[in-house]
Amino acid sequence: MTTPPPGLRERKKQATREALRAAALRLAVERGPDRVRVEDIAEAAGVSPRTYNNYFASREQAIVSALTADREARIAAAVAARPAGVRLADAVTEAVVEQYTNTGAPDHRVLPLITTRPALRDAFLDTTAGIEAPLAEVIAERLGDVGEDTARVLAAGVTAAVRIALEGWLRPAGGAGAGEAGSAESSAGGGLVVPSGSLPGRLRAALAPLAPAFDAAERNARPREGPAGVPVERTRPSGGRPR
Amino acid sequence: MTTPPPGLRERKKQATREALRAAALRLAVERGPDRVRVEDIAEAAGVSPRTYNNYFASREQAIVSALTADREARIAAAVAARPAGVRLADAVTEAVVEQYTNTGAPDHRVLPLITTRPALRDAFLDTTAGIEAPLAEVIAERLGDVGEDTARVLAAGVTAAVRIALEGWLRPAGGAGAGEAGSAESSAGGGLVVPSGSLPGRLRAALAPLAPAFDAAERNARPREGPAGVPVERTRPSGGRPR
DNA sequence: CAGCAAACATGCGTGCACGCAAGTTTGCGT
DNA sequence: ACGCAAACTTGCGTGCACGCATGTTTGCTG
Repeated sequence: MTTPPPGLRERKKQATREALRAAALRLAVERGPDRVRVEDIAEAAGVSPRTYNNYFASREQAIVSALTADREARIAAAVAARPAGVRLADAVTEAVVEQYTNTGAPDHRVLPLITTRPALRDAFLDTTAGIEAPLAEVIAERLGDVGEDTARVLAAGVTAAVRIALEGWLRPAGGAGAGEAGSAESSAGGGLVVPSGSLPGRLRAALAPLAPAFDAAERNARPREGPAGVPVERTRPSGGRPR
Repeated sequence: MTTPPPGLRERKKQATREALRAAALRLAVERGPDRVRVEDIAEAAGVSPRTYNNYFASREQAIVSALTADREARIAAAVAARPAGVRLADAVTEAVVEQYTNTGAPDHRVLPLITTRPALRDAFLDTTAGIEAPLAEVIAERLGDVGEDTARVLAAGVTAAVRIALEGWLRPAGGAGAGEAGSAESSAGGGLVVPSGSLPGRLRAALAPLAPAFDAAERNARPREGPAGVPVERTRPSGGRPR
C-alpha cells in the first residue's frame, strides 16, 4: 500500500505541484507576496493559470503549502508511533509539538513574510484544519471503534487548540472570519497566565485543557490490554493536570 | 452599553442589512439558489451590487444569515443565564442545544434548500465559528480570569463539536425536494454509540466527550464561592461522565 | 445654524475561482 | 503494438470579492 510503482502520471503530477510550490514561494520572497499573481506563478512553473487552480484552490495555498507540506500525515504517524502504553493525551501533545517545532522553513525570510500578511496568515491557519481527519483516524484507532465519534470530536478539539496556539503565537495582529471579540481583553497583568512566547509552550498550554477529555475517553473506552495480551502499564491515566 | 438612541444611521444600516437578508432568502427560495446573483439581491434590496459586499463577504452569507441571525449572542446569553451552581459543561450543552433546536426557519422550504446545496451548507457550517468568541467570553467569566486561555480552547472545542454534530446531522440530507430531518434512528442495543438522528441528540453526543475537560477546568480554576459570598453548591463537578 | 469630519453608498477596475468544453497525454487491456 | 477510456491540461466565459476614488448623508460641535 505504498505505491510499488509510483506511476509516471502521478510523478508528473507531484512534480507540477512541487514546481508550483517552489515558484510561488520564490516569487513571494523576491517581490512582495502582493506583487505575485497567479498568472506569474503559473508561468514560472510552466503551466497555464487555469491549471494552477487545479492544484491549489487559492492563491495563498501554494505559498503556504511550502511550509505545511505533508504535516498532516506526519502528525498522524507521530501519534501512531508512540508506544501504546503512554497516555493518549501525551502522545497527541508530543506528536503535535514535535511536528510544529521545526517549522520546516528552508528560508528564514519565509516566516516573517507569512506572519505579516493577513491573507497568508489566514491561509496558514487554515492548514491546521487538515490535521483533523488523520488525527481522528489514529485516535479512533487507540480508542477502539466504539469511540469513533468521540475521536472525531477530540481531534477537532486538538485542531482548534492548535489553531488558537498559532493565533496567539503570531499575534501582533488578529481577526479572522466573523467579528473579533476584542473588547474586555486581559489588560490585567496577572502573571500566571501562559508562560508562552515559544510555540511549543503555547501548544502545550493550549492542549492541556483537553487532556482530561482524552483521559476520560481512554478510560471508559478501552479497559483492554496491549497488542500482545500484556496488560498495559499506563503512565498516569488520571490525576492533576500538568503544568 | 445598549445604544440609548440607536441613531438614525445605525437604523438605516440595519434596515439595509435586513433588506438584503430578506431579498436573498426570498429569491433563493423562489428560483434556485444558484439562479440568484449578487446583482439580483442588490437590486431587490434597492442598493448597488457593490454595497452588497459591504454587508456580506460572500453571496451565501446573506441567505444563511436569515437562519443564523444573532445566534452567537443568544448562546452566550443562554449560558450566562444558567444559575452559577450547575456544571459548566451542562450549562454550555443545554444552551447550545436550546439555541439549535428551533432552527429559526420561518419558511420550511428554507432548510432543505440549505442542506442541499454544498455552497450554502458550507456557509451555514461556517457560521458556527461565530459562536466561539462569545462563548469564550462567558466561559472565561465562569472560570475566572485565570482560565482565560483555557476558556478559549474550551470554546473552540465546543465550536468544533457543534460543527461535527451539524455535519453529521445534515449528511443524509439529499434530493431536490423533500428534506425530512431526523428519521434514521438508533440501531439496537449493542452500541453505546450515538442514538443520533435528532439534532439535539447529535449535539449532546458530540459535546459529551468534552465534559471532562470542562469539569477539570472548573475544578482547578475556581475553588471560590458564588457571587454573594455564598459557597456554591455544585451538581457533581466530577464523576463518571453522563450518558 | 453653519460647517466640518467621519461614515457610507456607489462606480470602476483588477485579479481570482471555477464550470464547461475541447485537445492532449497516460495507462491498460487485448 | 494498437487503440480505447480515463485522467489531465488548457482556453474561454461568467460571476464574484474587494481596493480605490468620489459623491452624498449623518452626526457633532463651535
